[in-house]
Amino acid sequence: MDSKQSFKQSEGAQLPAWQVAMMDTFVRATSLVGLPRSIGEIYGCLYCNLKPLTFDEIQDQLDLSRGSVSGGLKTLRQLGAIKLHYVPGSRKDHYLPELSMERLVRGFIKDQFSPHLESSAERLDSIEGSLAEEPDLALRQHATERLKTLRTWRRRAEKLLPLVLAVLGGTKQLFSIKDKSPNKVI
Amino acid sequence: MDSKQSFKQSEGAQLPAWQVAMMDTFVRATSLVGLPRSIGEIYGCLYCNLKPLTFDEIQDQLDLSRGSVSGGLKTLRQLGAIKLHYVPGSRKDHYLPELSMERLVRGFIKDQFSPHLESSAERLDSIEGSLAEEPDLALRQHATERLKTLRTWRRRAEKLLPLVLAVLGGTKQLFSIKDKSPNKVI
DNA sequence: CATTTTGTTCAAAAATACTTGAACAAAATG
DNA sequence: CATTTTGTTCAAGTATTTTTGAACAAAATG
Repeated sequence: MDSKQSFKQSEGAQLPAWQVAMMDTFVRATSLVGLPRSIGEIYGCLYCNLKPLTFDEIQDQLDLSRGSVSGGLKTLRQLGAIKLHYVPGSRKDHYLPELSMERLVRGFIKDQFSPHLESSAERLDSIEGSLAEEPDLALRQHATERLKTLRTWRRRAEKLLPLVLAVLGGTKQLFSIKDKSPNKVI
Repeated sequence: MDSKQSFKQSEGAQLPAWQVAMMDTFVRATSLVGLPRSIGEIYGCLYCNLKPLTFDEIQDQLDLSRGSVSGGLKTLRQLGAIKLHYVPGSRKDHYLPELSMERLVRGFIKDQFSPHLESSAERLDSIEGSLAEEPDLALRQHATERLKTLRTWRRRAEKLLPLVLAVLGGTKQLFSIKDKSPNKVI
């Protein structure tokens, strides 16, 4: 599924080895979560540089088309993974990487995960409706049971999100496990 | 085996609406995590049926090639998402879906996630090496800082896994937040 | 053994996803 | 205004992933 040659060094930019390797890290991460490599390259590029970069500087360092850079920056803005940085005296947009892991993950979840979770609740309800038309009683009961399980899974996934954000946010908190809580279970 | 030649097998089983919708749920889930739709279809098919299914029954219900069914079952076994179920008197393999969310997620993480996490540790170390060759002092210091951040992120992701499993496992436990722990932070 | 059953493998085809680049729009510049 | 700068859009091209199906292997059957 993944890991081909990660970053193709073209004749143009001649990036230092450490930057290539660091960008490779991001390319792997982005493909792991289903985003195109160009996105990882662009974010990685910003991550490695000391100063905010412009559209052109990014296109120059990586060897991407204008279209890919434009689309990539758009997606990264959408995800909240990069920030516009105003530079006096320049018309160009300058970009900085978002460095808070919590915000990065929050943006990703909000954009790529939560919508699915929400729509799935509706779809499960709709399944309940069509279930009534199943003539075979045993099968209908079985399916009802399975539907219940699906709802439990969905609820657990929902519960998970704030926890993930807390851990990845690196808050000054730790989680501890409370044993045998008498409360309603997740 | 009863073969109705007059019946084109590709026209296939008219599945009830609820089963189609339920399988759709799994297809969405699998593509969300980067697995092909055939995998979601196969698992979903097993999930909906009352009894364990054979290779042929799966191929018949879904409209997949033998190759896809074979490959899909292989991957699902590999992930621990399905179980072989012995049926006396039958030569065929019979499959049941794994119904524990914890085991499903554990299999996925172990197979698709942990390997990346482990290899990334090595790659970060290797970056540290090539970093020494950066002549620009300010840039080298900056990169060193960023590398440190990457290591923190990696460590957090690692910490996350057991937590995820605990929540998705539906253990009879709840997590509580301990404020301002004096301990070393994640 | 020859044959049938059961399932796998893998090269090629089909389907998807990604990237490119030229045409376009909008705003600043002179 | 006409021109340049800056960036976006989208149809077409390229690359990657998934599916197919025919050839193959292994084990049971008769």
